[in-house]
Amino acid sequence: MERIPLRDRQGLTEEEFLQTYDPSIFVRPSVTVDMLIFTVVDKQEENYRKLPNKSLKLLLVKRGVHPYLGQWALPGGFVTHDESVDDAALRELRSETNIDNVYMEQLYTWGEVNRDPRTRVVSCSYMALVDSTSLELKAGDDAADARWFDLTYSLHDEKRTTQGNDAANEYLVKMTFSNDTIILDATVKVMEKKTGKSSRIESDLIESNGIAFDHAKMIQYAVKRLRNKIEYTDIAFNLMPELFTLSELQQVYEVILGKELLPAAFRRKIAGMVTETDQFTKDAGHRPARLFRFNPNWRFI
Amino acid sequence: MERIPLRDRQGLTEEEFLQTYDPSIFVRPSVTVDMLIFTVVDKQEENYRKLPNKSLKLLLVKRGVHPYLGQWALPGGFVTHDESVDDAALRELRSETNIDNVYMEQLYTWGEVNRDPRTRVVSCSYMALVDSTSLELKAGDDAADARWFDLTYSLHDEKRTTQGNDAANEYLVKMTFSNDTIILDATVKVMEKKTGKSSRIESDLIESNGIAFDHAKMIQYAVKRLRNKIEYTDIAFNLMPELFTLSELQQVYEVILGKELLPAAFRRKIAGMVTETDQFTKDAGHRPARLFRFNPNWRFI
DNA sequence: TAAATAGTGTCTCTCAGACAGTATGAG
DNA sequence: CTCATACTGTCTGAGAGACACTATTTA
Repeated sequence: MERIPLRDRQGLTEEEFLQTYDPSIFVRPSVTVDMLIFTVVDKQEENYRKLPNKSLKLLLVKRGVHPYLGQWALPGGFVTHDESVDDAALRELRSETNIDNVYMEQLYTWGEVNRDPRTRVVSCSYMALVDSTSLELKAGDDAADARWFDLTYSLHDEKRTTQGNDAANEYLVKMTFSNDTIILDATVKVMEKKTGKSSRIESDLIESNGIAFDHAKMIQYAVKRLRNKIEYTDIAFNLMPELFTLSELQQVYEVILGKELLPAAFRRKIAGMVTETDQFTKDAGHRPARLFRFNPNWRFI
Repeated sequence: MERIPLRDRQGLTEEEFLQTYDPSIFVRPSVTVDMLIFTVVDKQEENYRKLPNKSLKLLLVKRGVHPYLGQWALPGGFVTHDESVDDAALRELRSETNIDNVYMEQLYTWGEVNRDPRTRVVSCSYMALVDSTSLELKAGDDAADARWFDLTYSLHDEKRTTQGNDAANEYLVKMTFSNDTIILDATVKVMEKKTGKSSRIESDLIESNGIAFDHAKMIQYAVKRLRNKIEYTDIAFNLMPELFTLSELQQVYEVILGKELLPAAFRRKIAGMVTETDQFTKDAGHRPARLFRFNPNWRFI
């Protein structure tokens, strides 16, 4: 793919920028936080009788500076000397969404040497889950160009090999990021290797169209964690409004897990996690559904 | 507890040392790795007929410099400019154990501002699991004073409170660290809070007798992770030699989980993870046990 | 033969998957 | 009445907890 080189506000190309950038002034790595801010929103259906579908959204920011000028990155920034890493993550979260009362969890710290072409950067990634109904207000109109992207995540080419006591499991994760005007995609190869007594999970960036840095790897890691954790914790409720129907809750599980669930089994499974109210949905074009709220007395083992 | 202040090689007390230390030369946090190196070893029984018991061991290093001079810390060190964070962890692991072909996993990154009295330090913790039979050789006779400690971990004062939609769960984790000559202990308070839409797990150091820095918090976190992960992955086999009996395997599970398991259920559960050999233990004073090895074709979901 | 561990058979209970069947409001 | 979704009942099979039972070696 041949491209006309992009120029930043000083009129420099990425190449020129990197030549004038002096990394030697840094003797130790810079520490940044990168935020994976997820929400689930309704996609309106054409038929008034049909329920809206849900889609999983991720917040990305368009880069206005080198490197990766014009590409989309996770919101994030440097950890300053007088704030904790958690606080830096909270600060970034607030600056992008105006909300700070949300679920936030540290995910993984990315410490490869050449992650950032400017200089050595160690990035600590965090996942935040926000309820879109209490959000809507902001995010998407910041000074920086922040936008929500529909996220799809699918596995391909799963391949398992064993040789003696060694085993390896490889697969490709293809992700797409889309909204009204933009479509991006990325492919990450995940390798779970076990050789001798050693055991390791690694991931490689195979392709990244429009996603800056190694952020596609971070996104893959986060979705995997989200998928795992939704099965045995209550994190899904951080994506729900105060009152919700069990069908809505089921849809949130489905869109995160990327598969359909059986209503009867689903209701049994989450029965202890919710409390029923005596309110119902209205004007639905079909039988109204009871509204539930999260049961704070529920506890996972 | 009143103590005579310890002095380092320059003859400075901790207080004097900190006064002469100039943190202003550091504009960004230092990044370190801290290693939690676990193994499981036999504790010999007095009765020849009885099987040896297993105990969970953790490697600690005696600090020879300020701060926390004379206390015990996790092995670790700074991440240099030209190595990845993973590589730094591997380097530390090798320098303490002479082994590098082991299971290693990143755990959590600790980023509070005042973790280290010298200056701002962000520490990335890693867990390594080593098989004691292939170890024995080294570790314990380094230049630095590295020793294995028996680790016990117990929960106390579990307390759950709910107010409206808010819920909190608090408990104390008491840990002891002991070997032939030394006994240390620490207490960590874990708080799982859910207020409004926000949800967070925090831990505080309540008491730390002989464990340096916030390392007791790291240890508590690691044991919790280990306990969780042994239930649904194959990590336990990283603590086993090539050949082992099912009773030995069960003992490793028991010492990590801190509870007894029923043999029949345990054998059913791990049946798919092992392959039987036609070898047996000998001279046991009772019925010989079949030896098994790990089945590399096993996969967890 | 006793002590001690190795290993199996089987009952019960729980829980998830599957699927058929009933319930209900809008138009 | 029909559509579309809400919600329930129940069969099945997998798997964990519990516990009694058999097997095998050495001193």
